Amino acid sequence: MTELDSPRKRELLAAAYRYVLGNGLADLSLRPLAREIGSSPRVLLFLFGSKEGLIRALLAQARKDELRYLTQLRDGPVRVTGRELWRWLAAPPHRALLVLWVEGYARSLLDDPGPWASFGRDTVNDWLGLLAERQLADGRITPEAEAERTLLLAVLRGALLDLLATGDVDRITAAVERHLRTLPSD
Amino acid sequence: MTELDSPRKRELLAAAYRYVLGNGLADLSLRPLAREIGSSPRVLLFLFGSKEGLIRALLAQARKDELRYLTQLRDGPVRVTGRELWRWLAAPPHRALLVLWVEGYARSLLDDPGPWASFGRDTVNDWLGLLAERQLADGRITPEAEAERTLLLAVLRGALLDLLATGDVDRITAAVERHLRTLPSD
DNA sequence: GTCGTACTGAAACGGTCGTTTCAGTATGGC
DNA sequence: GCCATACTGAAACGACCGTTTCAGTACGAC
Repeated sequence: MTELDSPRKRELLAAAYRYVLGNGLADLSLRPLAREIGSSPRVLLFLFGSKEGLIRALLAQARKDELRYLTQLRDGPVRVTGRELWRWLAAPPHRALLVLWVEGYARSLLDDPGPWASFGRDTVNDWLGLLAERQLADGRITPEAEAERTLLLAVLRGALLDLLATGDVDRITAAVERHLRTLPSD
Repeated sequence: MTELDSPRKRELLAAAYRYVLGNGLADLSLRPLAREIGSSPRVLLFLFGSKEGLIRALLAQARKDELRYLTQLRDGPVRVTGRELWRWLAAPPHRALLVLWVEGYARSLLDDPGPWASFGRDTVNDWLGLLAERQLADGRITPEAEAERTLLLAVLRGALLDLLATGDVDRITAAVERHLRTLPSD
C-alpha cells in the first residue's frame, strides 16, 4: 500500500506537470502526453496505477506549488499580506498555474467522487487558514475577523477570475488596492 | 446561413439544457444525452450541425438566463443592487446554473478557439456594464467608479466560488455584507 | 398527387480512449 | 550465476466517441 515515489516517478510527474500547465487537464489523454514527455502510456499506468491516479498526483502537485508559496510569505499585517498575495496572483509567470487551478476548482464542484473531489474546498481552507494566522499575529480575534478574511479571500479570487479572462491588470489592481486600504495596516 | 430556430430545435435545446444543468458540460456526450431527452445523436447533429454547435447553443442559453435576470433588476443604489445580486447568487435553485457558469468560465480560459472561447470575458462585461449603469444613475462618474464596480464584481464572484465549494452561506454572506456597507446606499 | 421541407432510425465508419497482456531489459544485492 | 526489483515496448482489447451514409416518414403547399 506504499505510495512512495520512485525517482523515475518523480521525474515523469514533473514532466507531466509541465505539460499540463501548458495544455490543461480537461482533455488530457495518455498517449499524447506520453509522447510529449518521452514516455509511454504503459509506463504512466505502471507508475501511477491509472489515469485517475496520475490526475490526483498532478492536482496534489498544483496544490503543493501554491502552498509552498503561501507558507513562505513573510509575517506582517493583513493588508501587507493581501498586497503580496495579489502581486503573486497577478504575476504573469503564474498564469498557467492559476488557470489550472480554476480548472481543478470547477471540476471539483461536480466530480464527486473522483480525483478532483475536494480540490475546491481544500484550497479555500488553505488560504483562509493562512489569513487567520495573520490576523492572530495582529492580535485580532474579534468575531469580525472571519468575515474580514472571507472577504479578502473573495476579493483575491474574484479579481483573479477577472484577470484571467480579461488581462486588465491595471483596472483590477486598482480595485484590489481599494479594498486593501480598508484593512488594518499594522 | 440562417441560424433560425425551429420549434423542435428549441424544444430539444431546452431539454438538453436541463440535462446539462444536472450533469455538467465537461463529459457531455451525444448518445447518453440523446437517450435521456428522448432524441438521437442523428437528430442533434442535424439540428445543431455538430457537437460544438450544440455546446455553443447551451452556453448561449446559460448566458441568456443570467442576462435575463440582470436586466430585470430594479433600479437602485449600488449597495442595494449588490445585495440583490448576492441574494440571487446564493439562492439554492441557481446552484446548478452557477456551477455550469464556473465550468464554462474555466474552459474559456484555455479553449481558444472553440465554443467556450469568449464566455469568460463576455460575462465579465455583462456584469460590469450593469454596474456601470447603476453608478451612472447614482450620478457617480468619478474615476473611482471603475475601481468600485470592478471590486464589487470581484467580491461577488469570489464569494460565489467560496459558496459553491464550501456551502457556508452564513460565513460568506457576512463577508459580502461587510463589503456592501462600504458602498454608497443612496 | 406531387413536391419540398422537416425530421427521424439504424447502422456503420474511422478514430481515440484507458487499460491489459505478454514479453522483455537493466541493474544491483547476494 | 541468480534472483528480485524497477522499468519498458509492442500490440491488442473492448468501449465509446463524433460523424456520416442511406433510407426513410410525416405533412402542408400547390
